[in-house]
Amino acid sequence: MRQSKIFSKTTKTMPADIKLASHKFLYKAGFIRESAAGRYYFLPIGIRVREKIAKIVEEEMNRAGAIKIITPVLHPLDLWKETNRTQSVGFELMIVKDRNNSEFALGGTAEEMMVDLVRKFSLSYRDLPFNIYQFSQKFRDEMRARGGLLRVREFMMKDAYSFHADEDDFKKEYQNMWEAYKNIFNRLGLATVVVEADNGYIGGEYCHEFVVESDAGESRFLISADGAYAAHEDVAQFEKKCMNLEEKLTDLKEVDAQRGNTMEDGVDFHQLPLWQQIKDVLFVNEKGEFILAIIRGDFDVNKTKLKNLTKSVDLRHATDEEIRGLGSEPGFISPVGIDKKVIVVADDSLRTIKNAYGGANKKNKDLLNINIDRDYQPNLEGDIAMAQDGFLSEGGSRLQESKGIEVGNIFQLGYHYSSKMNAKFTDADGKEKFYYMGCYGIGIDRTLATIAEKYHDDKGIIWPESVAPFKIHLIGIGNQESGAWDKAEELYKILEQAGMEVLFDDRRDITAGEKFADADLIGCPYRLVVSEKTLAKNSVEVKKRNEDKAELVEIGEVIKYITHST
RNA sequence: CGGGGUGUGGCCUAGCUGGCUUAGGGCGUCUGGUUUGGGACCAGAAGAUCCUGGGUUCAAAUCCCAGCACCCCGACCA
Repeated sequence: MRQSKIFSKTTKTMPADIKLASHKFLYKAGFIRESAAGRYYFLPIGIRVREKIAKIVEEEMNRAGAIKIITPVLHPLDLWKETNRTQSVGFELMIVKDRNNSEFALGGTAEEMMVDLVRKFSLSYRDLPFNIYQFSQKFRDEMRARGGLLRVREFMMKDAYSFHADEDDFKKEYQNMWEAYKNIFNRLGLATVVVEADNGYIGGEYCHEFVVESDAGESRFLISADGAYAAHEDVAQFEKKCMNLEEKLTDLKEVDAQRGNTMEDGVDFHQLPLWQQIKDVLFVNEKGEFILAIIRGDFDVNKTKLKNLTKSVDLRHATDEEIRGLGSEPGFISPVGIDKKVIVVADDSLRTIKNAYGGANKKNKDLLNINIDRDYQPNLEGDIAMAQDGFLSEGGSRLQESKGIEVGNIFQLGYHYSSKMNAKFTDADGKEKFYYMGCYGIGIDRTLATIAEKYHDDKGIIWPESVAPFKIHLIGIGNQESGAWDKAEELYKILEQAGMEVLFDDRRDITAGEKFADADLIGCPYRLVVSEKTLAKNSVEVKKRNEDKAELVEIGEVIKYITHST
């Protein structure tokens, strides 16, 4: 392709609010332009990269046995009502009406559509399993778009949905997709960490995220030093050591406590360890019920775990007024003697301590020697603790906190959708059963940005060859008399005929420096320069984008040289 | 949605204690010329509802109100 004919151009300046390297270079090099917040145009070189990524994903999905289809962008809203997701999805559904006033959701994920499609057929166990997938533009009215292509409101996603007769069969596919994803990201040049994560609004019981470590990412996860365990902070588990279980239970005692409202104030006042204090956090769920989360003082409450344990859709912190309304006091909340309508949820860490201390539901009064079962009885008990950097994993290895970009994930859905949508197949025993399902997504645009985030220097992007917009950036410099133009034209034709993807900078009124700067910015793997200098030796300068050295290669040998060095 | 901030040619911005603005500069664009190994130079030109609407005033880019858009921080995700 001729650079003089390409629509879009590089720029030296950029909007002041661009922060991330990927965003900056994708903008400056002319891969993308923003339309409205979180909605992007893909320009000629941008769409080339996106299509290459999509092609790799498609090849690997096909190789894994999945089958490509396409669903409409507009999803009948009734389907979303069947699964009760018109309210509960994490992103705002965008709804449009047609001329008959029928409502449709702009597709943000396609579980309902796929299940609806499948239930239109009378399938039996003989037809199972299968995995159907699509590439489509997804619409999510995110509360806040950010980071260029990292978090947008409209994006290309590959989403796959598998249907099985039972859980065992599903597990094979889950593993199969896991492997396929590993292959995909390897081919894209991305090293991924597979972390356990929360299913969120998608539903189901477990899932794994494929995360590329990066400071630009929004996913916080913990990984054990031995690499055996990796989990998103929402679900990460860790070892809660027993602290003082050998102690004898002593009598509950109320004491005056002229202290501030923080945990540290409690430690300072009583001169007791932080871990022996009980941390009390009062939440309100979507039904207006009060949920008191209690946990060992040296741990924090994990809202996601709490949500899952209490089966809440939404949790918010209670206000000071609400706390007082329950007859308690901010900073002095206690499970002991709390209003009966409060659901008390205890972290299992409270089983690792005895004779704990904490508030007494009265201002400046504390309780000493609080013991579970004896002094208070939680309504629910389980793991609601947030793992932190430095904690030990269950295997005894130290956990490290890390940040990354979630480029894909795989979900167990189980019967979540099939049961709600009454989607059944006929099993070998002649009985109708619900499909057991899984789903698997990859954000193509986010993956593109992630590659740019990982592969760049201070001059521009350094695309891995598998996704580069062009393999070769051919540059002609010099004046007409030098003969460089003619030679560059000639070489361009030769390379194209050899089937190479070439971006030919044929612009004649641009200085050499600008062409080099553009080549670095766009980031094709090979840069070829034809100039008076190289012509004197009947050769071409070849430089790899990821190396500093340039070599002179005889013109006749160029194709061989590039093919061999790949 | 809560908190904070910003809106001036395509981009970066000056002006913002009201009048000196016919809104200034740099980048980019166009024309002519000189240049061609790291965003070159000279000369000229075009390009602006100063976010929108209302108000205050003799006078508003500038002050006030409302709306909209965008950005940053939080809750959400591919």
